[in-house]
Amino acid sequence: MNNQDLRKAGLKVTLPRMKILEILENAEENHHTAEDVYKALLESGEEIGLATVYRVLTQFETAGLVKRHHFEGGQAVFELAGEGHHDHMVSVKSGKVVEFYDDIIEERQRAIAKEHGFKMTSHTLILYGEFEDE
Amino acid sequence: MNNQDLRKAGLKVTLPRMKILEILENAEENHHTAEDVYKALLESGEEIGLATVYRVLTQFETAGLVKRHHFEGGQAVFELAGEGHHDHMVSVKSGKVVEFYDDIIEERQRAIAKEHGFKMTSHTLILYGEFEDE
DNA sequence: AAGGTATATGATAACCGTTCTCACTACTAT
DNA sequence: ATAGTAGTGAGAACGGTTATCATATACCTT
Ligand SMILES: [Mn+2]
Ligand SMILES: [Mn+2]
Ligand SMILES: [Zn+2]
Ligand SMILES: [Zn+2]
Repeated sequence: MNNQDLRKAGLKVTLPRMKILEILENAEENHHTAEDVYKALLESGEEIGLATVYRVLTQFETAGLVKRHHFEGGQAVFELAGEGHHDHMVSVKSGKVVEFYDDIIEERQRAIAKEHGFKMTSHTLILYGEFEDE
Repeated sequence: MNNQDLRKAGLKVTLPRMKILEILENAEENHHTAEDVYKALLESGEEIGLATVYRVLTQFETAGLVKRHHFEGGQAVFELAGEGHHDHMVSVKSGKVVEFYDDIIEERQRAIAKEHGFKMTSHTLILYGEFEDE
């Protein structure tokens, strides 16, 4: 993920955009709220406004660089898009997120959509609960 | 669904609560935003405040009479809980909602949770797209 | 490299769905 | 009837997100 990706998306290569990409790439956790990103920017000494964070994340989403999810609890979370699709398991206790992918589920979803004459363009599957070791 | 259910839930049988239940039961569509319910009340001549609608729907949810879902697009939707679990297919074009249930998916979810040492307490599965006949 | 123009940014206001507050009303129990 | 308890409605407040607009920056042209 680099400046070329930004230009390809029709976005000028600006400091806020580079820094936000950098944070998304270098964080150990994949899923971030806009405020997480904003705070990380402040901590790294960058004076970037929250409005810019939201704006840039939305632009990244439109460009397909980032995905936005709505887990329980109000704030949207963003993650780098990567290549493959996955779904999520979210701890209601700690907020911890684990990703998974299951071919059988994906296939059943397609079959069910077809049975209903439904052209599925996207889906969300989120499991809520808690991890045994927490 | 009747007054007994309300009393059992520790809720007094009041006019707003009865009317809201009535609307949820008699509507042809299952899934309603709070504003839908509010407007339906106004149309039926009842002067019930939007705050009361939200309050009562939340109480019904706590009592297990109603389920709340967050489909794309901001507003939460509410439906009578009924007996069985189901998931949803939502048209991004018309808003139309179709319910489905798939044992294989449900079973896979449980298996995946177990594999990850995850005690799943709930889940949401929503397919987005459009119906071929719309 | 410098200048010009389109685009991006940051502070702040606005927005929107939802919840909270509080004065008032309506049951309930004595 | 009276006092206590729970419910209601209007509107304020809230929290996350988006819009506005004056200023700053990237980048294309020369
Ligand atoms: Mn999936
Ligand atoms: Mn399900
Ligand atoms: Zn993810
Ligand atoms: Zn449903």
